[in-house]
Amino acid sequence: MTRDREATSRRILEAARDLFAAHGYDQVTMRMIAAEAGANVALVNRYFGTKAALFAEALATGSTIESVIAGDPAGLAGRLAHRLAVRLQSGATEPVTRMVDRAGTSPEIQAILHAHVEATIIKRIAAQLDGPHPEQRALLAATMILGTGSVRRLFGPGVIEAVDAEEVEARLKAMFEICLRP
Amino acid sequence: MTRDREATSRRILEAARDLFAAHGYDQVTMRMIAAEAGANVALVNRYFGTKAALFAEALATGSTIESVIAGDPAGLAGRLAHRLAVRLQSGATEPVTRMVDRAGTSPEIQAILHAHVEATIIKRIAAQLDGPHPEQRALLAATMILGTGSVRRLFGPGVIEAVDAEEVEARLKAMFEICLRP
DNA sequence: TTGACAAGTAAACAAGCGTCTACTAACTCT
DNA sequence: AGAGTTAGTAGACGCTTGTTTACTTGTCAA
Repeated sequence: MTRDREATSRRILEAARDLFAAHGYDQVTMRMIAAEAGANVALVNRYFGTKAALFAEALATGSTIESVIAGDPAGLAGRLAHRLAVRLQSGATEPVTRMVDRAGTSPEIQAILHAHVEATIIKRIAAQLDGPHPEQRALLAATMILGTGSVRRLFGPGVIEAVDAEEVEARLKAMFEICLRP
Repeated sequence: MTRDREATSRRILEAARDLFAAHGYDQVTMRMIAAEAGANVALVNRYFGTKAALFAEALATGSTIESVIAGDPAGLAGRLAHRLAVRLQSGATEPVTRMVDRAGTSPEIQAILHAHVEATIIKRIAAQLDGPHPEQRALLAATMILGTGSVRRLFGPGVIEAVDAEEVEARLKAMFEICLRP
């Protein structure tokens, strides 16, 4: 066994991210994470402190939703709509996004999640908007983003597979335009 | 102590509903429920079987969202928008609705939740709609309803208190009209 | 009044959890 | 080559969980 702290801690972080995304915070144990990473349980605590801290670090891994938000403000509604339509259809979704949906209900986790959503979604969308109360409108957009996650979690991927995906995307786009416009 | 099975089991059910709504499925223990109901822990299992079964029964207690959906289909978007706007402002929310938001991530609970949302939200909204794919449009409405729950859970009640609540309600109404119309 | 049934109780069960401590073994530097 | 640092390990600790078992107590019919 080669000894490489950096590689090991990275494997732990990735294992944590994937498992939290797949099964939710409460369902994942430290021992599961260690096993998935091929590491010892004690190392998880040694490198990341507590389970909640590990969750927070995994959340900070970075999400591609940020790149969807960035870009031409005029096309923001369309990009978000496309992203959500894909999420409702496709089985493969980005880990960090799923972590948010399946996060637990403990106060500590809620606080971590709150900060993450505020920083990566609300603030960044609000920064793209003109007119009064940009954060209020960004909050409505977040409602749709988080709602899509809930629906996907409950109904499973491919829930709109059988029906017209393009129509859904068009509706989502119109809804985003309403909630984002000044 | 008067011995009354019916009253005791009702107290347990109400305690479970309120605690699940307040803290989420995973954070609530059987002992907490028993204490809140002023009953013995063993009775909770005796009367309701398992924790998950108790959760399911508490969920079936009935929600006022059903009465919001029922009524004149023409005013459905407005009624839903009003309901959600109130939910984003007010501290007091109906227990069953909060149970849905704060439910756990275990497969068993997900299945219970899936059935509940499908029966009380999707089906009932779809029944009000004309045109093709009513369930697809009901699913988009459910996205907003569930999304509001997530936002409220993360950001706390009163998140839009400081800003213009009427404007938010108007936006929500327009968004619902788009996702519900044929 | 007594006996039987049901409501309620106390205590333990077995399992699982996150976390920590004491130890081993590999790598590095002089 | 040997000492010191550090990655990695094994195992236990203490606690909490949902659930069950064995027991006690109140209630009501005969």
